[in-house]
Amino acid sequence: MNTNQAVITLSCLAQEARLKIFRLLVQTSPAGLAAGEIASRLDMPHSTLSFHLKELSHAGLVKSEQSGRFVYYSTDFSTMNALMAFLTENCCGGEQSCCLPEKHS
Amino acid sequence: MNTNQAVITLSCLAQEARLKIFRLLVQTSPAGLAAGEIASRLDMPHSTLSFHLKELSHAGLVKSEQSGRFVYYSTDFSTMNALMAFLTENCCGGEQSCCLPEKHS
DNA sequence: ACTGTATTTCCATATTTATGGAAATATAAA
DNA sequence: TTTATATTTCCATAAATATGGAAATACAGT
Repeated sequence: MNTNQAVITLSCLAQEARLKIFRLLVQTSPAGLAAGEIASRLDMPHSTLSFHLKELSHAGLVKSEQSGRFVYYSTDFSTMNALMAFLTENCCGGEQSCCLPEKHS
Repeated sequence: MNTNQAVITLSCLAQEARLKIFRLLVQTSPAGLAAGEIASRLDMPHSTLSFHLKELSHAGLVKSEQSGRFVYYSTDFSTMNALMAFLTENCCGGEQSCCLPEKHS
């Protein structure tokens, strides 16, 4: 992951429709959902959904697999994990303590 | 964190200049840097930097503290951590295994 | 008060991007 | 081949956002 890739990945998620699609796929992973199922769950026109799925695929955030007439989409976690690592890289000069989430008891 | 907040936070980071500023502050946290030091390290005009710092502050990604004529900026990790949690919320239906980064030996 | 340094605001221009209906394409079943 | 269902592409319109020089503001030291 480098700056340009990270900007592409973040831009892709920084959009209400795409963020909802991504989170829905995160929650239904690793199985994924067919495009039409995503459209009906999110009440989104097919053309709009298709546009956003293409963006998400291009950014490497989701992957697709055709099965008959259906195209199943699911999360590609490697990109998401690489992004998170990039954002906190060399946190606190490598000390890695100030940037960790606080533990909840 | 909700969808709208996440979109604001992600939009803020999805910009080359702001991403560089944020990462620089991550790496120099928790001390932070004065605005002018950020500008010179990233070779960025002051007006441009100021615009982006305002965006980052508004999104809660950085915090600032005035000290004499200097304004020190540093990362606000709570927002970053909330964003990461939101993105992987209910991952894999709560199973939380498919979405973790792979361990490196 | 005056000078020097630090930071922010103003502003006009240029660029990028989301939307959804209709048509096109792809696959499966009758 | 005909019909039905799934998904994608096309396209014109509308909206949001980054840039950086010049001026304004804020603060400290003399």
